[in-house]
Amino acid sequence: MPVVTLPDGSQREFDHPVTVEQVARSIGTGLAKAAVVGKVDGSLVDLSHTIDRDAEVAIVTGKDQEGLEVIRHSTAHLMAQAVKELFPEAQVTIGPVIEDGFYYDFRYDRAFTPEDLEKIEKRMEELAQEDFTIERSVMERDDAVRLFERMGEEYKVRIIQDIPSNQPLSFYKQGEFIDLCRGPHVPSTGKLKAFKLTKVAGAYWRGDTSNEQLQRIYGTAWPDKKSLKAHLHRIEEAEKRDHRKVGKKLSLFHMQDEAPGMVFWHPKGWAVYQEIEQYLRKQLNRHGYQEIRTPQVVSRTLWERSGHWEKFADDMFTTESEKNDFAIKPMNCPCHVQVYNQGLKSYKDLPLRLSEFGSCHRNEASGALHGLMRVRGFTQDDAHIFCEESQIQDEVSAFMDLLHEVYRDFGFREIHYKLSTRPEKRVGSDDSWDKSEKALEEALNRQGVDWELLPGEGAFYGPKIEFSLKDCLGRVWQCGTIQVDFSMPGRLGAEYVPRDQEQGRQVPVMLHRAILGSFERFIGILIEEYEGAFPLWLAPVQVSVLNITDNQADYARNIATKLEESGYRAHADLRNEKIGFKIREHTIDKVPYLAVVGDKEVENGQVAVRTRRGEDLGSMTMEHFLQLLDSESKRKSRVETET
RNA sequence: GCUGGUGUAGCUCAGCAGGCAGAGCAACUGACUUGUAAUCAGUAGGUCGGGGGUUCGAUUCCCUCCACCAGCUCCA
Repeated sequence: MPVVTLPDGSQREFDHPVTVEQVARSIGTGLAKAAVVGKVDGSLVDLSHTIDRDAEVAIVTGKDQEGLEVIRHSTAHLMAQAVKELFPEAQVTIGPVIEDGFYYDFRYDRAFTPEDLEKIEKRMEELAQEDFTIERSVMERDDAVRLFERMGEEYKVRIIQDIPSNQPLSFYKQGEFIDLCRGPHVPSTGKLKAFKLTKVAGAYWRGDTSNEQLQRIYGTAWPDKKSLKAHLHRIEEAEKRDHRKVGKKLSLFHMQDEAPGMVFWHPKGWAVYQEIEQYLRKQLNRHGYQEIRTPQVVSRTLWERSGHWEKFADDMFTTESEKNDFAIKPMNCPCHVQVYNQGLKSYKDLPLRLSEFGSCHRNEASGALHGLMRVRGFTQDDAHIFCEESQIQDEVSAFMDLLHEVYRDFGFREIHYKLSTRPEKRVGSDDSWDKSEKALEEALNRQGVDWELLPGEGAFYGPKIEFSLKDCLGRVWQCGTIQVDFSMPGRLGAEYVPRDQEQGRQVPVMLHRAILGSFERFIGILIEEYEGAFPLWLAPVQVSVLNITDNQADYARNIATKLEESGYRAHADLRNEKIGFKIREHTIDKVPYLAVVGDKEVENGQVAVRTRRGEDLGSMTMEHFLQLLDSESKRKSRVETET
């Protein structure tokens, strides 16, 4: 006789085994209606799951994250059912839940068109209306293989064969459609009320380019129509922040056919770029880095020695001169080792931190290019730290402190941390890998941040930490990184004299590190983060001075000059236009401050200040205005949390 | 690179079952000298992404190349 304990601690006793659904009904019909699945002793189960002994039970609805994911998963099945009905030749493969939705991969002899998606979505709505019961069953492996072979579902057969034989196989059936699935699922298709198919694209079977390409249909699903609408609206709003759109509107940069993946920076975009570069240069110098500059075009022989030629030859731009091959540098590290190699180094020189705003070119696959986020020509805020193995830990920690300081100045709060460890193909001893992986892990833990482990994803020469930021649509882009490298210094002949001379010359460890990653990508992220409304310290034009009539032209010019002399990017708009017109234009241009001057201001020696947010700060003296600007620009973009 | 989509004026976008290419904004000219998000009037602007083909005739149909967009793969 099961006693059911609910999340609030209350208990219900039943005199016979009950299903989760019956438990929900015993609590209330509203809850039973909203129920999606149940949670019994911590694991998610179908509502039809029978409870025959004491258990902790929670009813999960679409409002819970877990319930929402079940809805999305069930919607993926609904889509597969619709596809199989409309296109019986299509084969089903996998259909997982992803952030905000789901996808399902199909094998079909022709591409699905946008019109097909409409048809599929319509059929899904009909199938949901029919409210098919979704039934779970368990099958023996061999029976399952036979069943799916008979249905011609080759991919499902392969999937089943890859599941360890000791695991039970569960299946879900709705109408004529049956799919291998761990579950759980909503009890019937009628529970699926709000979904939309969003896009179709190719995707390789098992993510491997040497396999055939399947067709992936993406969709989103929500507990109700209102949430779906809100989600679609959010996306629409987010798309307005797209750095490619904003960059064009504000004339920050452009790109064109003749130079795919390369940026033409306009005066305004370059002003932002320069502000960032100069800010970073100051930070690096303060933290013990020495800036250098190395060549763009470097002989193939160096890339062969560094190991890059073998691995990345196709991805480098090459050129030739007097029968010698050269590569336009895809990275700065081999050149930095050359600088290190000049003059004999001692342990007293370590750690040696060499930084460079290094311009690099990589011939990225055409399909990978994406505005400023993924380009072929970019500049890294690169630096290499040469140190002894015992110094790795401290250097990594110091780097992370610096990185956090910089990210805070740009106002970033949400950083994704990933630790990538040794891949199968690698160089260096297991002992070194142990030590450096440990050092990175320890540094992450010292910072007290959540991080994700990516086993086997490290570079061939060492483990790495990646620091990623999100764009307006939630796509995650790697910006900062720190990588331990115990291969390249040795390959390129770097060495130092240790304290204990008996040991002979030693090879230093090299740490590759970047905070922004590439200026291009980072600025792309910034544009989307601020929606083009750069904080005062970064804004391309910080103050626009607007005169009301020609009478105040000289005064306005003087104000602009004064601002420039105080270190601000100011511009006087003296056009013969109505003040409302000028305010509108400069507000749309997202200029932080507008200084309006009419006869009154000239008379009192003041400026009337208005912000781009439409606040009227009233008339004030220049001294006052400059004070206001100074305190705001000094604050940068930091979000003050502690008071 | 792969799958699908897109490419028309400086920008945003109409149009075309094949028959001289359109709007709004911007630009230019003139008038207006203006007080916190658009003053009025006029003028000019396009090898319809490049190349090839079908056709009496192609921006429209077909082929091909390029670029961009979404996703996949890749990312030293």
